[in-house]
Amino acid sequence: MSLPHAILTALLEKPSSGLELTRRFDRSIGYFWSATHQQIYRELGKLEAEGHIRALPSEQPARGQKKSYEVLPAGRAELARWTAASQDPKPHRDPLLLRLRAAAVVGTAGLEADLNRHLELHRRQLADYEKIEQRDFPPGKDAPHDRIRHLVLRAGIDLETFWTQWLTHALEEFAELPESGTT
Amino acid sequence: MSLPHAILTALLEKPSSGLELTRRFDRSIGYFWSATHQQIYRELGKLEAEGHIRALPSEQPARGQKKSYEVLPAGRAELARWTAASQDPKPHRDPLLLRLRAAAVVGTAGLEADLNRHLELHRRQLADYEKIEQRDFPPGKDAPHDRIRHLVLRAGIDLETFWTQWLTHALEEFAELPESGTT
DNA sequence: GTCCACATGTAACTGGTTACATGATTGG
DNA sequence: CCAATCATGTAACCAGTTACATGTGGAC
Repeated sequence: MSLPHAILTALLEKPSSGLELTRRFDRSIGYFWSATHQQIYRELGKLEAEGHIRALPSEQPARGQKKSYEVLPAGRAELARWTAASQDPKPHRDPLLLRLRAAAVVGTAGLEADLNRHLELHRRQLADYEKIEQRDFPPGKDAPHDRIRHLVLRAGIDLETFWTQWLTHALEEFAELPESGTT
Repeated sequence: MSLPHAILTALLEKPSSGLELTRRFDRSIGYFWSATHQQIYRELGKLEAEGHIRALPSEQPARGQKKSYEVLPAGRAELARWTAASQDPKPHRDPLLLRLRAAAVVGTAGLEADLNRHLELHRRQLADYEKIEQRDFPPGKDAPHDRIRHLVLRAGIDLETFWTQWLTHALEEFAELPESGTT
C-alpha cells in the first residue's frame, strides 16, 4: 500500500495534475517507487473519493482538460500515520541473481552480454544520481528536511555503486571460468 | 516471469515435493526470490501442464499425499533460454526510502524506532549469510559452479552490509535533527 | 481541416497475497 | 479417538502491467 502515499508525498511537495505527477515519478520519486500514468490516475480517483485530496476548483474537469490536485488535511494525517507505522521489510526479489543461480546449473552461455548491459545501465544511473547530488546538495549547508532528502539520495548512490562493483567483479570471474555448459 | 524459472532451478538442484520446495524457498532461493506455498503449487501445476516437469511416478497422487517433481528436458531447455535472454532491470521499489522522503515533508516522528528495527533485521540477515559463507565456501577451492553460487551469496552479503551502514548513518543524522513536525 | 502532442481515462490480464478447505499420518 | 502436523490445494482479492480509447488545442 505504498503508491497512494507516494502520491500524497508528491502532491504535498507540489500540487499537480496526473500527467505532471507521472513525469515527476519518472524522475525523482520514481527512482525508488515507479508508477505508470494508468496507476496514477486510478489512484488519484481513489484518493479523491476517500477525501484525502481534492481537485483544485480553478480548473474545470473534462476529458482532455488538465485537472490539478492538492492534499487535504485528512490526506496529510494519513501520510503521517503511514510514515510512522512499523512496516516489515518485504522479501527481496532480484531476477538477475536468480538468473545467475540458474546459470550455475544450466551453464553461463549468453549471460555475460547481459551482465555487461546491466553494468552500463547502473553506471549511467550512478552518474545521474551524482549529478543530482552536485546540483541539489552542494557541500556544507543542508536544511533539516534537505538532509533527509540527501540521505535518500545517498542510498541511491551507494546502491548503484554496489551494483557496478559487484557486476565488475562478476564479469572478472566469468572471464576466468571455463566455457561451461553451452546449453 | 521469474517464479517458474526459480522453481525449475530448485528442482534441477534436487527433485522435490511442493512443501519441500516451499521450505527451500524460505531458506536459500527465497533470499532473492520469495514465494508462498500457494504460489508454488499453482506454478507446479502449470509447469506440469506445459510439459516442463513431471511428477515422479513412484508416488501416487492424492490430496494428503506427497508428490515429488523432476525437471524434463523441455524444462531445462526453457531455463537455459530464459537465463541467456536479455532482460531489462525492473524499476526498483523501496517503501522505506519512500517513507523517509515522506518524513521529509510530514515530519520524522515515530520513524526512528522502525529504522532501528530494520537495522537489527539486516544485521541478523548479514550474520546468517556470513555463517553460510563460512560453511559452504571455505577459502581456497571453489568448483566452477560453486564460484557462481559464491558470487550470488557475496551480493547478498554486500547488500546487507550496505543497508546496515546506511541505516546506522541515517540514525546518526536523526539524532542530530531538531524534533521536527510531530504531526 | 488534418495531424500531432497533451491529457485523462477504461479494460483485460498477470502475478502475488490472504484466508480458508481438505485429507493423511503420527503421538498421546 | 483426538489433536497436531504434514501436505496439497481453492477462492477471492489487490497491485502492477499492457493495450487501447477518447477528447482538446495548437501548428501547419
